[in-house]
Amino acid sequence: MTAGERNGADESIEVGTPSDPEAALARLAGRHAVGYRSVGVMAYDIIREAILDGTLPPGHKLRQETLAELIGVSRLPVRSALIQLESDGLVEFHDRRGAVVKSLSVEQAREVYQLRILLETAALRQSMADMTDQRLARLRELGRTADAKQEGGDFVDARTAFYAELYDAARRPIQWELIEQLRLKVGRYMLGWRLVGDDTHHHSHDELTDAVAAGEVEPAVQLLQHHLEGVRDGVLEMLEAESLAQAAPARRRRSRG
Amino acid sequence: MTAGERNGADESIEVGTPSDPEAALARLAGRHAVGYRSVGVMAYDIIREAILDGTLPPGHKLRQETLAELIGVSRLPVRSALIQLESDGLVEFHDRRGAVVKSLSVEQAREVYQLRILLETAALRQSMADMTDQRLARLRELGRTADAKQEGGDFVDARTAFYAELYDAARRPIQWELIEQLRLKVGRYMLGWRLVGDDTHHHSHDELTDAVAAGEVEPAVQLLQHHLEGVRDGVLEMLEAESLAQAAPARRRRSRG
DNA sequence: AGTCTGCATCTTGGATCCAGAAATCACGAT
DNA sequence: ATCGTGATTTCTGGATCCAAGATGCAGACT
Repeated sequence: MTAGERNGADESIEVGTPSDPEAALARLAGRHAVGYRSVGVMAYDIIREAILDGTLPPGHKLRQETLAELIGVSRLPVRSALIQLESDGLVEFHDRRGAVVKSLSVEQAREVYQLRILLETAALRQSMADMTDQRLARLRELGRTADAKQEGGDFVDARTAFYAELYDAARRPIQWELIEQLRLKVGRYMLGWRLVGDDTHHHSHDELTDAVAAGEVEPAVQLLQHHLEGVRDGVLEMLEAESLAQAAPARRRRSRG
Repeated sequence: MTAGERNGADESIEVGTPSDPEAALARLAGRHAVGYRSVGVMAYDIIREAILDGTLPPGHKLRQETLAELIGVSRLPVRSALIQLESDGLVEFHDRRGAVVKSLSVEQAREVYQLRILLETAALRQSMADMTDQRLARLRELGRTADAKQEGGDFVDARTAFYAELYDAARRPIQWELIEQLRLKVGRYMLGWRLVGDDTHHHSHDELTDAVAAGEVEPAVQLLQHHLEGVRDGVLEMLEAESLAQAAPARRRRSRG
């Protein structure tokens, strides 16, 4: 109860930074303020979401004090959250120097997609061997939702729900856990993917559902693989552009004009 | 056979201390006592090792206070360690009631080995496509060491080093990370595996190295897969025996969901 | 006599406080 | 003027303290 009351009402703490991650984070904190059993997991959810939706960009330094103030809790649950996020591979601890948002290198992204293709095509094969009408129906619904939402906060969530059903996550919890870990690593770049990707993917989930419904294993696997490769290429493009952008602006503060 | 001395019957049914896990833990704590930068990671290492070598059996209740005293630190780094271990899948938190050592079900073990076969055969294929003489030499050495050590505390470590080299872990860090996660889940049961496994595996690492050196991909993959399946069967046997032992003296005590 | 409810105790989870280390800034020397 | 060195300041990591929730037992009521 005490935790939910600080809704971060005045986010005017440090207004002035260009992207204002603090204001956005305070807004996130407000949305998550109520209905949590422990503030530790609340802090975890807030920071996690902030990283995944780009509010806290890769490389951003995560000061415990600031985060604690913005979320409205003590530094301790923030530390817990950061430790969890480190295990998730989203943040990185520097020995006595605090934590930063982990950024993904091009090689890492390539490896992630290689692994996703390996794990997800295997999951699809296994899942299709055991398909039921009920799951197909749910799949259609979820696929339609996923295809419809091409942007927004629940963009990733819709896809996650679709693939969870597609891979029959309930029957292979560990495999799904691994897949989710991998998706988490690239989730932050998925938002930008649509911007550079063309429109050929707009109905991919529906097409995939068709192949699954028809029981055609190899075509379905091919569809999935091509889809993942397409997303991968988009993410890679974005990453390369980002790394170029980071290399260029070596602006000194004291540079004379 | 130091590892398998307990007959497994009275092991960890309740909080009852079969052979004083506290004393063993204190010994572990002594070994780890010096040379750590932060006590949080020390606590993590100690508890992790205690779980993996069976000192803290599955189902064991982990009281923060006790652990803190045994390790010789405050409860806070213990909490940090437990949070990390939860992310590793080794312990499980029950909302306001503390943490317990997670136990592995037969289904979970089966899934773990299914995934290990998938990921590790893929890693082997990729690694063999890029083999060098230096790595082969290191591999021979590590394989010999692994085959030699059939017991003891560094039993698992020797194998880990061998497979890290075999899969060229340095070039595929994420894939190796996933493999390590999976190996971690079954590591606690690997110690007992040798007891039920026959002696046909005694030179498996050396044989595997031979196939790798010869550049014969499919035979090497087959060797690896068979090896993993053999270990899997041993672990499954052990798990089934253990679950039977647990089923018999059913001390029901308000089990929770 | 059995069961439900209320109280006491234990244990986790959170906050505040303290110490150690690292980065920064200022001052001095070259 | 620039670089190196030392002091200050800031921030992380740890310990102790406090509150909230859950469990278990005991007593009372049906």
